[in-house]
Amino acid sequence: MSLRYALLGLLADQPQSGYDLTQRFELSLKRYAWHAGHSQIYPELNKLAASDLITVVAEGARGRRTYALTDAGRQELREWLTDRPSAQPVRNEFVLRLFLLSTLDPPEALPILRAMLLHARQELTELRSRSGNIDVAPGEPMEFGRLAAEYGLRQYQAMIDWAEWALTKLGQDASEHRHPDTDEK
Amino acid sequence: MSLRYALLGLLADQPQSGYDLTQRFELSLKRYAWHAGHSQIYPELNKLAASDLITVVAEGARGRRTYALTDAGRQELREWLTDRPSAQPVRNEFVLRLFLLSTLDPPEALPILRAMLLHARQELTELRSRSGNIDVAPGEPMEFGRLAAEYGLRQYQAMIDWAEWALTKLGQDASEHRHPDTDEK
DNA sequence: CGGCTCATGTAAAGAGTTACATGATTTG
DNA sequence: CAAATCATGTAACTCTTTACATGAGCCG
Repeated sequence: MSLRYALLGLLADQPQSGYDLTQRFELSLKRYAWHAGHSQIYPELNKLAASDLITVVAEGARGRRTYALTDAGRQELREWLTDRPSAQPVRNEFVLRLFLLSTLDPPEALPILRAMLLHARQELTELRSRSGNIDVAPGEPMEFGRLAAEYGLRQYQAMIDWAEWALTKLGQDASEHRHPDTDEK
Repeated sequence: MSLRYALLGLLADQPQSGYDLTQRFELSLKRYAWHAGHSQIYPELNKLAASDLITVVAEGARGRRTYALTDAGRQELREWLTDRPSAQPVRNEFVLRLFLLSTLDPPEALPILRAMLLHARQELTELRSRSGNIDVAPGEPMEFGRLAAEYGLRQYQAMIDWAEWALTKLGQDASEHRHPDTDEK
């Protein structure tokens, strides 16, 4: 059910085509919030249009259709955002792997942890460069888009801090006797 | 595909029945890593047993079957943990709602943010009380289970910090002229 | 005009949810 | 002995992924 609202929400920002929406999932949303491929998006857009929650506002080259939210669609989205409990189950394969790392011996687990740390650093750098643009001039009303971006940054930062902490902890255990941990900065 | 490895991983910790496994998802895993209900778990256990990745090590009252990892199962799990890229798409309805909050006006969004903050504080408290037990005596080898718990704590803490920051920011915007924000501690 | 990107679609298979179903054991 | 919990299962439906499919416009 979430895809439906993800699409309404993205269209609330600005009118877009299925192709545009597919890219927004691919380039940012899928890293921290939700993911869907085009084969799921196009049929869902057609359903939403059939229910008059969105409507075609422009047609372009190559059959491109630009959709916009209708009032009914905006209302539907509003209700979903307000009428919902906070706790929903999470599905995050990365965290699952983290959790299951405990089943390996430290010598096997350490390189995996290091790879995770490197990856998190890259993601953070990329997120930062993308959200740097969205900066808010002092005095201007706070934009929510900025809030979500900040959330993403903080999550990745927490992950990095954790991974560094974990490597130190494990490094102590695993190499009480070995050369100091090779630190890939 | 992840469920399969989640089950192998949980069984690597200790032999358990489908019923036990269902509870471990329900009580902890689903909040931050993965979720599955019994109707998904039982058939998957039967498949894993058919492939000799797990095996029944005890039968108890009411048809209870306790499964344990086989060597092949442990190998399969090891491969999954080591041979995998770090970036997998995330599906988190909570974060999606966060992201879409930007489509509401601040007066509508503020109460939702406050509810999210309260919820995160509750979750953190509960996580803390559960993981407090798993404390490591100084000098003892670091346990990975402790690492995963620490990760959960840090993620929730980051969320709380963010929500407090966001409320302050929005409070400033929304009530440049109103009484100071009611702070629910 | 050849290769790339844009742009949309469908079909089949796999994963996940919800509802239905059943019965044994324990506990008060 | 009644109610709660333990324990497992299946069926129908929905959601998601992967693969197949097609063609228009743009750029060099």
